[in-house]
Amino acid sequence: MAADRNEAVISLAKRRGFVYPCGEIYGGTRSAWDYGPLGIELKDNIRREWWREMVQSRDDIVGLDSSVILPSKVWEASGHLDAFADPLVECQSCHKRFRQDHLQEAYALRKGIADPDGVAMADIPCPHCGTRNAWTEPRMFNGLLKTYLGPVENAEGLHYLRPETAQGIFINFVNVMNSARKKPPFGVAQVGKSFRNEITPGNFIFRTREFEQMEMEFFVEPGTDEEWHEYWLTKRHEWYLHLGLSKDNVRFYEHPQEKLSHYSKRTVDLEYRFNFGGKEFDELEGIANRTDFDLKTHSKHSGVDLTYFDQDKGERWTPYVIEPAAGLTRATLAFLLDAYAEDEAPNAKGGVDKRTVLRLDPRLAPVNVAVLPLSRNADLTPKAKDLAAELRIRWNVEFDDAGAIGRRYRRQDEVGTPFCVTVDFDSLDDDAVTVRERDSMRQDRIGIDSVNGWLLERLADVAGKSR
RNA sequence: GCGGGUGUAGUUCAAUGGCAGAACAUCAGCUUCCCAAGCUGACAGUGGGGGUUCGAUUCCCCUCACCCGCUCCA
Repeated sequence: MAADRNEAVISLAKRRGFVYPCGEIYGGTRSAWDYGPLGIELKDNIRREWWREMVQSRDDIVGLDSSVILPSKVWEASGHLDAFADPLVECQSCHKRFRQDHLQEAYALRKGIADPDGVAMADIPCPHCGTRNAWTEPRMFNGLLKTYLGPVENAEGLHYLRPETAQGIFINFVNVMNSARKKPPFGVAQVGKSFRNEITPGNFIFRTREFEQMEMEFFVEPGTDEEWHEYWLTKRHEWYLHLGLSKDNVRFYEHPQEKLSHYSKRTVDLEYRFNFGGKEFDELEGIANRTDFDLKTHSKHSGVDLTYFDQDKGERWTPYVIEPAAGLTRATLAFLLDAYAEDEAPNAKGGVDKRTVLRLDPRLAPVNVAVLPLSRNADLTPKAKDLAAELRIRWNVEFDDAGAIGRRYRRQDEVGTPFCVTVDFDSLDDDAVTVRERDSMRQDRIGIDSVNGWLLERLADVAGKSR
């Protein structure tokens, strides 16, 4: 059932212009997807809601847009050049893959050997099938995407595309703190593309090599970090629920201590019930306590002081960082999946039809309102077009006069348009129109001049209810 | 990257070693049309390359992509 839902949504995504396979006319590119006219609207709405929540509605967080390509030294300092480059070996008998250093460490530990690096691979049996001497030569898998700046492809030109947006924030820590006149606790937020050479991309837009992140680094005084971590866990959880993800489909996942990233003291994920394959939940957002790792390492590598001078205490300290790191593209998928529903709705013949509907929060819906003349007509069409033009000043409007009115309602339901306005023959005389709501299918008759105000009220209702 | 599966109009599915069909969707037209109505018409496909064959969408090889498993972690 869940797999059916996923397939239905992927099919809908392409059919209605949310997401297309990248480079389709040339056979496609592995795990790369393009966002169509409705997809970009949805994604952008999610981005805007995040930015509003994290930046514009607060006085302790500011925004930043740093470069995708940063000096290579940044990635040396951050540890990504080491952490993202793993030597992998494969057992030629059972075709399982392992990290060479993990195998050596485990073996050294069992045998009481002091130096894991000295362990010969030939001595280690495959943990999966027990075969010895079936290892391939180790190959380096570097998770960073390379590119060369300048006309010559040489070592000096070698640069990396960022695997996370966070580092752009850390290296601008002092710039932002001084120019925005902020002091801890304060945060810096950034939305943008990141790139990882994933070994196993896939699951539609869930894991792609090029993806979009919404990250915020919140700088706090050491000792208050655990409290702030809890604060952001709650905050971020609520955000998803307020924007419509159903409570049952979102959960927390605490990372076991031994599996934490190289920079993290504690990480808790927000997971969504994506239902890929046999796995129910997958990561939506990671909320990490990065400690003072990043500022300290950049300070050490650059030689620049990245501490904060605390006037009250008369001392310098390096802030701890709480990082809610969300995947924008993942959120887009989660909201799509969660909104998808198949209803039963009455049809014109007195029977019941299946209705496909995206119950997207009106703030996220790609189209705010559809304007529909009851039929194509020399009088109705211009009147409806005028109304559409007027509403476009504030709203994202779709005008549709093709086909029967019921069909057009269903078309809008399928892409999550929350409101439809129908201009009919009576409108020509009384200047009133029918407004129709997606979820309730309720219809009301209101004056054509009050449509804009009516929409504002409905949106305010939604925003109010979710707070 | 490795193993398994899949690949036919926009979508969901048929069929065949000998002219590739349907439904839905889309577009145009008719219809004073309020929840996928009807009628008429149109657009549109065997992922790409090579081989076997008189002839390949069908059989074989390669490649590309998707799905499912392995290390990932937004």
